Amino acid sequence: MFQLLREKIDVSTNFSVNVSNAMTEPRWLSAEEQITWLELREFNSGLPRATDRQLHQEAGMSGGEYAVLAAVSEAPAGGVRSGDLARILGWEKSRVSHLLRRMEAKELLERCAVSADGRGQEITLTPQGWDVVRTAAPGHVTMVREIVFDPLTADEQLQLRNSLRKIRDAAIERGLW
Amino acid sequence: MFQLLREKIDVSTNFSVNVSNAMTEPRWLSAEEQITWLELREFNSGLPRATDRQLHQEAGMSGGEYAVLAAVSEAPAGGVRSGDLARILGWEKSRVSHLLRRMEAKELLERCAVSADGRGQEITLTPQGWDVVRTAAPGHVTMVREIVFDPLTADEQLQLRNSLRKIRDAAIERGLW
DNA sequence: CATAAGTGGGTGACGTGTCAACTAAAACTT
DNA sequence: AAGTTTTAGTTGACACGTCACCCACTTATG
Repeated sequence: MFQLLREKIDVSTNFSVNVSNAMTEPRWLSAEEQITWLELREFNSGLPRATDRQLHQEAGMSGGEYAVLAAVSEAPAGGVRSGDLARILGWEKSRVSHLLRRMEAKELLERCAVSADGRGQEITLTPQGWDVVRTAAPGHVTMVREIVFDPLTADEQLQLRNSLRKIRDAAIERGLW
Repeated sequence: MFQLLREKIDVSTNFSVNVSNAMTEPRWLSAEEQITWLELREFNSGLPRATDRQLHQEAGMSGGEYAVLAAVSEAPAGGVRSGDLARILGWEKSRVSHLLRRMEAKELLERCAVSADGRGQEITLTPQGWDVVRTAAPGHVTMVREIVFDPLTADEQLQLRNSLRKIRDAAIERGLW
C-alpha cells in the first residue's frame, strides 16, 4: 500500500489521506524516484556496513575508532581537545565522549587534563594507538579504493561528489541536516 | 598523520608502513579522492539521521519501523513471512526479528503462526499500524522529496542513481557488500 | 565581588544493528 | 523409518548513536 514511499490505490480499503495533515496531497514519488530512493537507502546502510566489516575483521576496530585515531594522528603533537575532535568529525559531543571512554579503556589513547582550562582535556595516542592506525591504514585505504573509486570513472566520481554536496548543502540551508 | 585515509609524510616520526602487511605500498587516496570519500561518509550518516529525525518527531517512529510498516502494507492481504520481509528490505533475519518484537509490543503489527509451516509466521498490520503509516507517509515522502530530489536536476538524479548502483554491484560481485 | 550566562565535557537510559549460537520444524537421504 | 541437513525464526551479548539532562569551570554583567 505504501510501498516505501509511493501511494498505491487499493480499492478494497478506501481511506482518505490527509484529512488533518495538510490541505494538499503530497507529491508522491514516481516509480523512477522510488528506485533512486531505495538505491540511496541501500547505499547508506550498505557502504558503512561493508567498510566497517573490513576494519573489524582486519584490524579489530570500528569505523568510528578508525576515524578518531586518524583525526588525532593528524593533530599537532600536543594533542587535541575533544570538542575540536567533535567539530572535525562533525559528531555530537556525547558521541565523541562515549567513544573516547571506550578507546581509553582499550588503551588506544589518553585523556589528560590541560592546565590552561580547568574543564578542558587533551587527547593523545598511546604507542599502541599509533601501532593500530599504522597497521590498519593500508588495508582500509585499499578497501575504500576498491569499493568506491575503482568502479567509477573520474568523471563519475566528480559528479557523484557534487550531487552529494548539493543535497547536503541544501539540507543544511533548510535546517534539515 | 593518517588524515582519515591519506598518508602524510611526517619527518619527525619515520616509520615504515607495511613491513608485514603486503609487499606493495597501497595506493593512497589523492586529495581529490579524499574529499569525495569524506563527502560520502558525511552523506551516509547525515541523510539517514535527517530522515530518521523527521520521522521520529512527526510520527514518533524510527526509519526502520517505517520501512517495515510500508513493506507489510504492500504485501498481499494474508500477511508476510518475516523471512520475505528480510529479503525485501535486504536486512538480516535477526534484525527483522528484533524489530518485529518491539513493534508487536507497541501493537503496530501482529505475528501469528501459519498452519502450513510449523516454524513460519505471518505478519499483519493492526488497525493502529495502518493508522500510523497512513498518517506518517505524506510527511515522510515530502521530506524525502525536499531533501534529495528538489536539489538535483533529473539528469543528476539519474547519474547519482547509476553511480551508486555501479558501486553496489561491483561490491556485491566481489563479496564486499 | 557576586551572580548570571556560556562553555567543555560527561552520564544514563533507550533504541538500534551485528554476530554467534541456538531451537524447532521441514526436507532430503539411504 | 531413522538420521542428516536445511530452513525459519529467536535469543543474548555487545558496541554504537541520540537525546535529555547534569556538573564544573570560565567569562561577562552588574
